[in-house]
Amino acid sequence: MGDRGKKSALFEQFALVGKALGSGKRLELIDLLAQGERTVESLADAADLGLSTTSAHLQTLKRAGLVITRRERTRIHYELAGEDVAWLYSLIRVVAQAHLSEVEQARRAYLGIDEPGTAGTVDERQEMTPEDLLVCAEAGTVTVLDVRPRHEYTAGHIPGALSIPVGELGDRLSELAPDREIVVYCRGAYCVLAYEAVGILRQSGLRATRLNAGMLEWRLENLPVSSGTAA
Amino acid sequence: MGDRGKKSALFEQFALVGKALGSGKRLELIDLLAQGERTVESLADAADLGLSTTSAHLQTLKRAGLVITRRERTRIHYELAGEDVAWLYSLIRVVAQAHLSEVEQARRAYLGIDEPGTAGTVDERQEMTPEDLLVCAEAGTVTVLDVRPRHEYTAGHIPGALSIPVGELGDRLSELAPDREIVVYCRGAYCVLAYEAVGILRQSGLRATRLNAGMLEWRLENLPVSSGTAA
DNA sequence: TCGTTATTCCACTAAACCATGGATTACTGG
DNA sequence: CCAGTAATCCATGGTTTAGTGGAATAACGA
Repeated sequence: MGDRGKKSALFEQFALVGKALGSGKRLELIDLLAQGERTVESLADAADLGLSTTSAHLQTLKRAGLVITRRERTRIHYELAGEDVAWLYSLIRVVAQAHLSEVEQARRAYLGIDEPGTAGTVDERQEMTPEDLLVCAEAGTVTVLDVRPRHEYTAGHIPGALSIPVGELGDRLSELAPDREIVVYCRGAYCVLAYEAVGILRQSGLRATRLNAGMLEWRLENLPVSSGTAA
Repeated sequence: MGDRGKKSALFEQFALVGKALGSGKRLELIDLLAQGERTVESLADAADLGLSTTSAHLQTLKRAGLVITRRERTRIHYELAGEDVAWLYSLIRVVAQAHLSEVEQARRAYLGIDEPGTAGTVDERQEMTPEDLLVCAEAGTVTVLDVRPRHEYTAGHIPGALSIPVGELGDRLSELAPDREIVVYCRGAYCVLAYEAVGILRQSGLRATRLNAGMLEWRLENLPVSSGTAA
């Protein structure tokens, strides 16, 4: 094997990581794992995939070194292999957004932005930044609301945030102080949950704003994170 | 199309970028493009690929938004779409290196590190960092040597560096002051050229060190870059 | 207008990949 | 040791991708 062959072998190794990132479904799995570890079945459910398919995708990610596993009783928990993987995932989205106009279209379509006649459409220019939030939280003038599924909240959330998964939000409006501004966040830049939640809250006459970042971005910025069920 | 379909559509867009990075040959092309723009034929030559194949790969990169094209007379010049693409490329290598042990093996095999009995094997612990170099260059105590092909040097190099492509190095040793330390650099962390050059120089009794970074890393650190033929 | 040159497009083959369902393995708890 | 559960492995069929050589374009220069 000459130089050429050795060079190809090296680059083929790098390509293994690229290949792992080259499937929408696998990226969805990474997106979920960025919120915290999960079992295979739970991932299959959340990503709307068959069990065998999910397992196969996870194997691919594992061979690429992007995830690691941990056994607990009968279940196997998958987890991102490190913060660098989250950075990589984040960067791929940034690059796609920057250079592919179709991404912006797909984003708007998915998040329900600018759909004519939809009450509760969100004006993105009015969103709050993490810096703003840290100031407000200091002053205690806002309620911070985490609308992700319970276990993702438990795995890590913004200190002081209240946990109400979107599905339960309609029934639990009474838990929110009606006079306070509510700042809602979810998984990340391309997650629907906060958009949905802001829609519901505004239709109920509450003042709600979306945080311009989700747990993914929050963590990557090294901002403070609490875990466990204590608010 | 429901939410699910829209979500898949969005992630499939992100995956387009991943797919583009999922081929060793395409990564080699990106590696070359990170040194500056090039024509299709020149890329085909350098990457040891057929012309049609190269063109097809470049189309894939273009559809993913990673490269842009510029026409000049009869040639088409390809170029990375932005610095974010170089970052993405760099990060994929960092992640692969961090989590896949096979990468280290392939790297050593390709760069010829630790091969028993090879004279001129490089000790990586003795390499110079960019910070070191900036200090030495200030003091004028070292010769900085760029061993990449001429046109890559022209497209951008470390200020004050001398250009001698590895192929010509054996014949041009006389141009180097024999009493000065020579610091050699090339494309980046996984490029052979500097390793080869250090070997040649040491065998000729000169004091040579490899710079612990190539043009790729140098640029990403926003360190100063000169272009054109003036040294 | 007519070659020339650089690149892309096309048709085709071989290989790799994705999803799926059923069989198999690995561990747990009685 | 046996039953039960969670995950992986395997065989399959349908789709996409990589490489190749030859035809088609597009811009230039006489």
